[in-house]
Amino acid sequence: MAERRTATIKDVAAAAGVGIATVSRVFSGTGSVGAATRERVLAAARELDYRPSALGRGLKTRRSGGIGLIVPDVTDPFCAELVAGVLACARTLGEHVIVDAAHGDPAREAEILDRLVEQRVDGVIALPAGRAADWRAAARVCSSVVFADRVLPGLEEVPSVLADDAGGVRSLVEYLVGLGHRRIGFLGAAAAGAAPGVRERAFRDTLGQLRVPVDEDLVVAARPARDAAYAAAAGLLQRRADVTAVLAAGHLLGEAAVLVARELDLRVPADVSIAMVDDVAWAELCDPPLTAVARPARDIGYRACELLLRDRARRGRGGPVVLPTELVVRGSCGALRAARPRPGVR
Amino acid sequence: MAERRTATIKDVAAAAGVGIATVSRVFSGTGSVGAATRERVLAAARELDYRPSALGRGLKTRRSGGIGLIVPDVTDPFCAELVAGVLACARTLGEHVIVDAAHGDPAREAEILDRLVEQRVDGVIALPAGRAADWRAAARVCSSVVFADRVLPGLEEVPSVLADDAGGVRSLVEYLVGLGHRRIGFLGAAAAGAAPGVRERAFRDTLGQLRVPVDEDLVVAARPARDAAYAAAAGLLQRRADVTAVLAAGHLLGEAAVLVARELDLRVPADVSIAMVDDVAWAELCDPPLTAVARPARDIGYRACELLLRDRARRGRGGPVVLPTELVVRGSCGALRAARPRPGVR
DNA sequence: CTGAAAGCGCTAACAT
DNA sequence: ATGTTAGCGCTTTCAG
Repeated sequence: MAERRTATIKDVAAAAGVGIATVSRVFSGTGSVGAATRERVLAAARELDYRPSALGRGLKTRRSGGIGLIVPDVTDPFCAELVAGVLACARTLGEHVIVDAAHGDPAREAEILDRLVEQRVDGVIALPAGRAADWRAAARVCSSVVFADRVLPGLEEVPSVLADDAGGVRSLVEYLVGLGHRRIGFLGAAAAGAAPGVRERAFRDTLGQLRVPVDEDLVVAARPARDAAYAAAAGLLQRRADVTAVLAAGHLLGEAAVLVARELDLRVPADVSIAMVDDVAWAELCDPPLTAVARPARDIGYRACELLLRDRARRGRGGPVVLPTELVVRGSCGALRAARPRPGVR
Repeated sequence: MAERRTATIKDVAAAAGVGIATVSRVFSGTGSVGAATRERVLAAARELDYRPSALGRGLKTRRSGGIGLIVPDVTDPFCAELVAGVLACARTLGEHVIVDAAHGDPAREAEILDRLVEQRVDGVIALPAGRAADWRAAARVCSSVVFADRVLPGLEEVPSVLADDAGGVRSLVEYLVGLGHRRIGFLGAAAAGAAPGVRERAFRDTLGQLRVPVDEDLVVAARPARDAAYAAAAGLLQRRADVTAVLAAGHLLGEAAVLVARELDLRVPADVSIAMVDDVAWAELCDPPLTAVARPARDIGYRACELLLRDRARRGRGGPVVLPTELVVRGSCGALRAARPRPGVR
């Protein structure tokens, strides 16, 4: 069991008494080899613990056989689900996935992208956070890019797979208004450069269509971080004791709303109704279970990967692929019957 | 802006009027080059959008510059956190990470591992699910392996980073018993091949030390899946109306316990106390917030990566690295005062 | 400090 | 069906 360096195609060829091309044929499936020879090669390979090197092959074929995936944060439930979708698809297509998190930092995103280019990935999927310029530059060098979940303004030419966020928010607003709510607080995300305000816009638009006036004081935006979300929710709920419902445009915001409501001793949904975008696991666990709009994170990832690897041709034509959302009604929203002042009745 | 193939080191050399070795030196930081020449090279490179190819370099250096990470499921909050830790560390060490999910399937795990070897990763980190044999074989070919969060029986020689699960469970049991509980249900994970029963053993042991008899009927095991967990929890709680507390040995089990308790109209903690291992995000969101043992998932990932890449030397000596857990007391466990029958009082 | 040349492990013509 | 050969893009002696 000597410490010898890993066997190469040459070693196998020698051991099997054939040319290296034959070994290559056996392992790459190309061309044809006699059954007997193949067996001999396979045996020799097994004996030597031979593994074809993707580096050698990649150098020749100019493809690494892997793709890159850039998300803001792998611990975010939505992102994680999306990653799972990409992994699932990549697997069926025989590619591996280099994953990295940019944490909303454009510089970091650019670095990661750079690295992926160096690795000669066959393509990259991203939930972009950053500068359009970086992506435009990358698009020139890199094989191909697909955006998932969000797009960058000014980069409409990059193919993308999105959830129907506007539709989701609309259904939420309609539901809430249908329940009788008029003073609905909106907790949105401060433009992290991305998808700036499609949800907020949908909120305003739907309210308008329903002839419910928009109270500017009730729509607030927070950076996508726990503390910021909490601060925003607390600010809203404390400042305006008259809001009867809160629409959180993301699970972090929803979490904040739930926490703040509890802190303020507001009963849900008796005192305030809460609904959010993103049907994450805990929505069903909290009490009462939270009404939410489910966005197909996994499918988004899967489709994005498919688009990147399989439908190269069809790609990018006809605008972004938009996947439907689904309203999941649970117990966190109540009908507004009479006007009741907030003073805690316990 | 013609569609020309990506520039190589040769193109840059030509454009800069130098030898390719010089270009290499500039980009790999090796050797020394005159300031003027360096500038010329850099300029030419910029002009040509040159990116060194990791494939070419890797072939030469026999290192891909990346590591592999195999987890059971990227959407699991614990795994996700661990992945984040690995990414963080890998980043500081300048390596990228190929991530894949084995979903507890040994065959799939073996495939992934195989692929990673082909990619010539500089090492792999895994939450192993599979056959010790596969890993033993891999260890022979692959540069190096570090196990995280769990180990494989019979593979003690593989370095590993673990959480002090036994200690965590012990503190949970002590806490519960201290509260007066005697009939404590234990929801454990059925050996998925991995870490078989350290938690269950800790449960029994601690109970023993505390002179509380272990009721075999109260310790149940479930496969690590939502439905199985739910079934196990439901079975336990329905079969034994006299359990006063449930100790869930994982967040999936904890989730199941919460759901079942609600379904059965059991008040927490009045009718039954619930505590679990893994302090995931929703623990704080459910009502009442769940008491849990926090395991340092992110640190485990970070340390594992460090061990793999940095401490190659020191590695594997002195057994696994064990990181402490922390009991986070919230509101889901109550003191047992008097014996009260379960019949729902509402 | 810099260039020329020899591969790293593999694939793909091109021969045979 | 199988062997020979020429690189893929890069690092690395070895000279100069």
